[in-house]
Amino acid sequence: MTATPATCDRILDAAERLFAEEGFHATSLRQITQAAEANLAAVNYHFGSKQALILAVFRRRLDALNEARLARLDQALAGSDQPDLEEILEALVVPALALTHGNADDGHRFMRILMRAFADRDDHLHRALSAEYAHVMRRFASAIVIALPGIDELKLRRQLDFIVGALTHTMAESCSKDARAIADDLVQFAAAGLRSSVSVQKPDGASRTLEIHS
Amino acid sequence: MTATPATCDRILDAAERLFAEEGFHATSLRQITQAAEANLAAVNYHFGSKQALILAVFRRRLDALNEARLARLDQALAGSDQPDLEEILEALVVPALALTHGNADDGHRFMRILMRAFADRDDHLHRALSAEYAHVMRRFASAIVIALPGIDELKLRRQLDFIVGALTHTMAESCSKDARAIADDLVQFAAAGLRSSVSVQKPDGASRTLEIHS
DNA sequence: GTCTATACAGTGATAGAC
DNA sequence: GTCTATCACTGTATAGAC
Repeated sequence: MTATPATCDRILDAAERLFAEEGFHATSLRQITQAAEANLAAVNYHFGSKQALILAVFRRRLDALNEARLARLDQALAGSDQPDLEEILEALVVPALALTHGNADDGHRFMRILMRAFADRDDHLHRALSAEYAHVMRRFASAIVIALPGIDELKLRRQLDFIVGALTHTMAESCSKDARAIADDLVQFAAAGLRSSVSVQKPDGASRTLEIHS
Repeated sequence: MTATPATCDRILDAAERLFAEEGFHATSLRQITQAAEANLAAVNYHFGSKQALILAVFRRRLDALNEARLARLDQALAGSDQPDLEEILEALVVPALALTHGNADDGHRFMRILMRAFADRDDHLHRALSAEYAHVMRRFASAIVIALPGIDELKLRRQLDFIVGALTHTMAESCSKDARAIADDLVQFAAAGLRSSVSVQKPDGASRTLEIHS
């Protein structure tokens, strides 16, 4: 018999869907409990607070993600004393992107959650700001094309996103006060990443440097 | 005569300070207007809404940041047909990190704002989650040390932050559905960045490969 | 234990007087 | 421009029904 899920799970499901559609801050507990056909007080009974409910929604997905990551990491480390760097990085990256950019039903919904949670830093502030300063990024993209002629422009756009993400994350999380050293590291890291895509993917064999990873 | 600033500016200053200390969501308009010695309705009169006030606080700082970036970019592009990639990236990165990790009075306060705004994705959710899954990142750090023996561990920690930032940002912002291509690009980008720090900075000359960027 | 009804203090926003 | 008064709504807490 497939009875309706328990109240606790109905709340989690409704919360996940509404958070993804509207954002955390914009979704009220009354909306959630109404969609879950539960009483308002049930969420505080089962989870303790709205914040704890948000955490529970995340935990349900992140547990699975990190299990998948570690399983793939074990596979990359198994059998060899000298594991492959690319395989290690794939274990970190692929399960995450499959979750957010994949087509599976649950995954797709969770992608929108994560998108809201991490992009929607206070409602639509981030979207408004990045649109407002998009011209700055366009200027940098043009400059990099000059510095690295022949770079694939779609790939460059992605890589600029990588760099901006690394920079933003570092600005937000890093506790170190040593801005100079961090900046040096990030510049070196980003430059190597950008150069690697030029040397690896140029189809006309002018100066292929595939032996770069000897 | 240095009269007290206009109401509009007093609100901006108070909001910036309180947002930085408490976060957006946790700071009420009543706190702000009280600290600014203004009336509650003044914020809606001058800015229209709480969201618009947040945006105004950001714009005041980001305008200066992006001006500094573009000025430095122009400098990097001037005088040569073939600008230096590192100088371009420094123009993007250094002014931002100077603002958030520097010691200037205003900058330090703004650093805390940005930190709250971008890290404090819904109160302390992000802190709780990253603590909960910190062991996963530790496992990956260990794996990378095996794959890249001799890598500096402080630098590796920073670079892992770069990768996580790039990944998070991409999960949140990227609209492309092509998870496989994005993952490939990120893996290649990150691997090149990591390898560059090993080959460039090893002090014992065993296998210096500085000619890697020939 | 699970769930409900209800009450409460505090929020952002707004209309209208001064 | 500024202020007071008020509104609908929020998350949370509690007392009690099943």
